[in-house]
Amino acid sequence: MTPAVAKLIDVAEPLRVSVLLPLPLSSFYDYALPEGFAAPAGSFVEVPLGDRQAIGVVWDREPDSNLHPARLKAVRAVLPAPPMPAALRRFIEWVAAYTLSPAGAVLRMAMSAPAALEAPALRAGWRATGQANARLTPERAKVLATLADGAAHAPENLAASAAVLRGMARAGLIEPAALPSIPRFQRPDPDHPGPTLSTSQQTVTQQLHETITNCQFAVTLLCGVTGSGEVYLDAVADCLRQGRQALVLLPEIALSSQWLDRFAARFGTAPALWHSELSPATRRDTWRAVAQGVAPVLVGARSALFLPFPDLGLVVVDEEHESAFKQEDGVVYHARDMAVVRARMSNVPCVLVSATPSLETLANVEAGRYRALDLPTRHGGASLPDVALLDLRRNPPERGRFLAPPLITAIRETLARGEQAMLFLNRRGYAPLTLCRGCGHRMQCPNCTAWLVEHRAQRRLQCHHCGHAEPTPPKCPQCGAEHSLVPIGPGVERVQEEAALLFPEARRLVMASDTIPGPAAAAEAARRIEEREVDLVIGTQIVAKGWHFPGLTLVGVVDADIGLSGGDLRASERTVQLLHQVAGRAGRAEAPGRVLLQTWSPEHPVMQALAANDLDGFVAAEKASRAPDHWPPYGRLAALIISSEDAVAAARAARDLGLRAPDVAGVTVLGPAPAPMSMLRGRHRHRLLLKAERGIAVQPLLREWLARVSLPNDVRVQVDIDPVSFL
DNA sequence: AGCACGCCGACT
DNA sequence: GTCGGCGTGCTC
Repeated sequence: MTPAVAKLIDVAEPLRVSVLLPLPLSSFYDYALPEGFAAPAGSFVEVPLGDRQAIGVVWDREPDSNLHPARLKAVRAVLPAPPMPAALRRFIEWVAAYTLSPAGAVLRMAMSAPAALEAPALRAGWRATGQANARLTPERAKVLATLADGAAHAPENLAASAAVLRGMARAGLIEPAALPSIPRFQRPDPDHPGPTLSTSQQTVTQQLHETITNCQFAVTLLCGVTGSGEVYLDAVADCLRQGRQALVLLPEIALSSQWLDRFAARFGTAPALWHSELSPATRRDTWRAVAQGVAPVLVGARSALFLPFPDLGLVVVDEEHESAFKQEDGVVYHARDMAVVRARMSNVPCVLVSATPSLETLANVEAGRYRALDLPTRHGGASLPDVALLDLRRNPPERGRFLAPPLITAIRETLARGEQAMLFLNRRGYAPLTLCRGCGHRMQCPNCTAWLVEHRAQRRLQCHHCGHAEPTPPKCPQCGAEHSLVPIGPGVERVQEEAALLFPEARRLVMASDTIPGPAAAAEAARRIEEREVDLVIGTQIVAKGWHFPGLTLVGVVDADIGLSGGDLRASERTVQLLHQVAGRAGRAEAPGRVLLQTWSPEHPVMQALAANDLDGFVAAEKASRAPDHWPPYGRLAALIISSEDAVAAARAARDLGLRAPDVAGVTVLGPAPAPMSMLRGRHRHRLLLKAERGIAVQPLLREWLARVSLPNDVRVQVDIDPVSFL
């Protein structure tokens, strides 16, 4: 082919664009861009896909020139939405590569409000044309008088019937005009008079201020007792003064009513919210507001990382140690780590906040990658609560009861003083296990390796992993004996029952995810506690969140040892973080707080660290135990979860993968082994764990490994980089 | 992810 | 003889 001919073909060939579709496809599809279409990188486009239409994003990459032009379909439309910012496109690529997910699967998380891409519905109004050569009735004159300002007015403000207005339009007196949309998101005022900061808060605020105004990528760990909120809200204010957008991630936005109150007190208005329970209309409006840069502050759950901020200026992750930031299904990622990447892609500062930072974050501080700012004193001048261990071996509860005598006494005294108390047990329902006294049969989930949990209020047994529920059987399904099924162990419902017997006069409130179904219920529960309509709170981990209950002076932890069993890498770390956070609920105002931890092993390092309030010592010990064998954060982990409805197929696939595991210096592969939860949602599961020394990139190893093994398609392999859960 | 096309059981 | 089960494979 001569250059001249090639040139001719070149000219004849339509312009191609590479489009990423929000499907679990790792490749990009090319489309012809019809003449007259402008579709810069990031544009949302409607394209034909098979026999249907799909919406995708124009990507800034070279189209594949070897695709035959005849197979090329044409872009149907460029949607009237702001193009996806380059920083978000780079972030999507990065997350896909890091998590070994198809780029399209990651894009899908960034396109969770498809309605926002359509042209906004115009609010219809009327405007004067300026012509007056038609008959003027008094009605018409009144309308024209209102429209004399030349602006568009809504029909309901024109004091005339629809028929009159239509007639005027026909006569050429008025014409339809779009009304400006009602702004839904008010601008938080950075200079709104907020609470006064303590001296130490001011010092830290000043240090943070320098980082924010420098406005470059840098990660700061804000480390202090709960209440460091005021300090980072000041960083948000700095970001607002620069006219840029701030993103704040919270682990559980549904439980953050008090956080939102604090935000409103500081800035005079509420922030934009983002979580999975937004109504479709709010979701659409919020997405649009973010994309147009008119939502200056967005507070959201982990999925907010994928919103199209055009001018991001700051990323904050509150309670950065929380495992709720880990997304376990679909694209498996840790929102705290991805938040850091998001900030890096936009070259803006990132602030991680926690009273009990993760070892990962502390290791990054130690390595000099993150800067740490400490808030040494407790907010509001209150002293730290006094944490005491209650040895259950010396002070056993009565048979069939779960509160030890010293705890009962402490609650009684607290209530007698007119103060509030809280009982914490990280277990929903009435009893975690139902057992037949006759034959020993245990009620188990048919789909999962898990006991069914009795929920007595609903007279049901429930699986907390797959949603299976069945009525509590009247007799043992195994041996048929009647009245032989007995509840084993406590859940919050059972503790509430015991509390009702012990403290019948106390007004009690159970807080668990099944009694607090949403933000409204959480706010109402918080209000009732704050306003002293409740004396005794009994709750699961949702009570551990950053609540501020000034009248609460005693916290009793019913079973501090939960979570320490199982031999999980982070069992100790998680327990310390959770119990420290629960302890922080006690004595937040003037009255000193007291915390009693019921434990069967008071000598355990976790209990000792909590009792002595020696978190630094605990962290040092954890580090010493993890570092030598390169466990995270002193090495990298990746888990492969092999699952199938067919038990044999799953086991065989796991074995095949194990046989072809990478053999590389500094890399160990553990397993395959049946997963601790060997059946989940009806799928049989096996695990492999790849452990690599720091500095080894695990993704290429995993890609090669998975490519070496072909698996039957009823077997699924899920890759979990930096796993948090070992189930 | 959809949505087709494919080949084997109980019905108007 | 059809309607329809969901396995497998493709979408520029």
